[in-house]
Amino acid sequence: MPEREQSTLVDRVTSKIFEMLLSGEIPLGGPVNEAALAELLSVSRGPVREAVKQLQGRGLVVKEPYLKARAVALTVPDMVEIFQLREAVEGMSVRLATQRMSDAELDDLLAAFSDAKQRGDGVALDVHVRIAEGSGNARVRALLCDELYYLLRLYRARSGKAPGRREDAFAEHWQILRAMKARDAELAESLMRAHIGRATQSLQALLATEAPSLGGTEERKTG
Amino acid sequence: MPEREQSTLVDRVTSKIFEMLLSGEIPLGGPVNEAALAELLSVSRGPVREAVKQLQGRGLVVKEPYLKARAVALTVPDMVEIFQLREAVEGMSVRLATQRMSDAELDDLLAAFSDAKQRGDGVALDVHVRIAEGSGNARVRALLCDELYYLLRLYRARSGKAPGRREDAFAEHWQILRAMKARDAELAESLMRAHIGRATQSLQALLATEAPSLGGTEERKTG
DNA sequence: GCTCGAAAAAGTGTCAACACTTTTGCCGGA
DNA sequence: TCCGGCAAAAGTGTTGACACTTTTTCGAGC
Repeated sequence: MPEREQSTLVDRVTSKIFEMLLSGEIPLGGPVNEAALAELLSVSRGPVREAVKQLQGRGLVVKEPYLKARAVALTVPDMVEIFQLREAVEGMSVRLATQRMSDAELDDLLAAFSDAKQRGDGVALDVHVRIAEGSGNARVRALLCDELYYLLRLYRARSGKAPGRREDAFAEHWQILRAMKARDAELAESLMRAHIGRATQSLQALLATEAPSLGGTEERKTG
Repeated sequence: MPEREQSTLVDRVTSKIFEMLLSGEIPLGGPVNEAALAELLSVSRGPVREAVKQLQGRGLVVKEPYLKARAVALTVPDMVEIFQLREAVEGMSVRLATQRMSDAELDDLLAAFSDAKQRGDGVALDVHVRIAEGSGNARVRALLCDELYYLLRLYRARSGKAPGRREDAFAEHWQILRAMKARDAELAESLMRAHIGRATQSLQALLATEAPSLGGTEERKTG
């Protein structure tokens, strides 16, 4: 055990399993075996059990009593549900942030966004994170940052990025930030909901054209 | 433990601890001692540990590594945060339900509401639950029913009910249901948000008049 | 050859003991 | 009397073994 960044074993195990989900080492929809993970990570089954339970709480793992736990399938319909929820919550997030962030905080956010834009950096999620933090509502922030964004990252890591609306997203973010700067909470909320609503629609379009299930979800024997 | 055997011990322990929170046996903001609970419930510490972790996931318990776990404080500002989140999510919930529930389901809901209204029954939450179920969005339903409503029940059980707006709430629910029946999703969402927004405002009014902390949150030795 | 059922295997659920961390309380020194 | 540090106590974190449930496998009967 070289480093002790996170204080407790469970946290490290949780992070490790999440990385395994991101990387595909555990396939989407595939089984999550406590004993195997315990041996792989050289820990007992207890911490693994708690880590899995925690991931279950975050919606990354589903399980029923005595049945094998499985990684979330993350089908396109799942993502549509997540985006509908995001639309509502992020709308409220930006509304509150518009009312509660100080001018200094807003300027800082604007500046960071401009920099990132010029570097061509992929900061989409970071803008959303900072708005959530600026909302002053810990539950909204936790829901977005600690739950939904994990699922988003997982989906993006697995499905070859979102539909490539990279430049559109920049423009939309810029509009939202301007509305915040103008202290127009209604407008900021509308813009945010439209922003996410568009992503939802492209997901639903995908759903119409593509096969219903997303790659790599087969059950796979390890032996 | 008179009734039901839920399949696994952890579930029973979780329910039991939740009841203890509702009843006040564990005071709000008070310590949640694994060993003591284990002995009280005649189980080992393992299941208690997992149950606490689950409640932590639901936001009913907060804990940091190696520090005593504590029941959520549920101050008025906490409830304001929860209501702001509810405003957003229930708005989306009723919007989706208006689009997706069948005529038969809507009629059934209307009828059940009329009956309950005549019985003078306190069915406020039930209406919200059925709308969430009708939204067809499992994540929205889970967030509202499995997380936020638990906190609401806990708050109501502890703070001498919500401000007595019983009749107002009936009228507002009726309006919402009518909008749903008319398939006016925009209107239904607006009404729902206003409905919850009013509750938020009375909470904030409470916050202005009352002492900042809510009764019974003292640390208390059990000996 | 196919089906049904029992035994074995795999995997999850539970337990009691041990290790580590934090807190509490006591004692000596200034 | 007050402060700092050491030691005991309390409480959480971790472990390996055992119990229960589900799934798979294999063989008998049809």
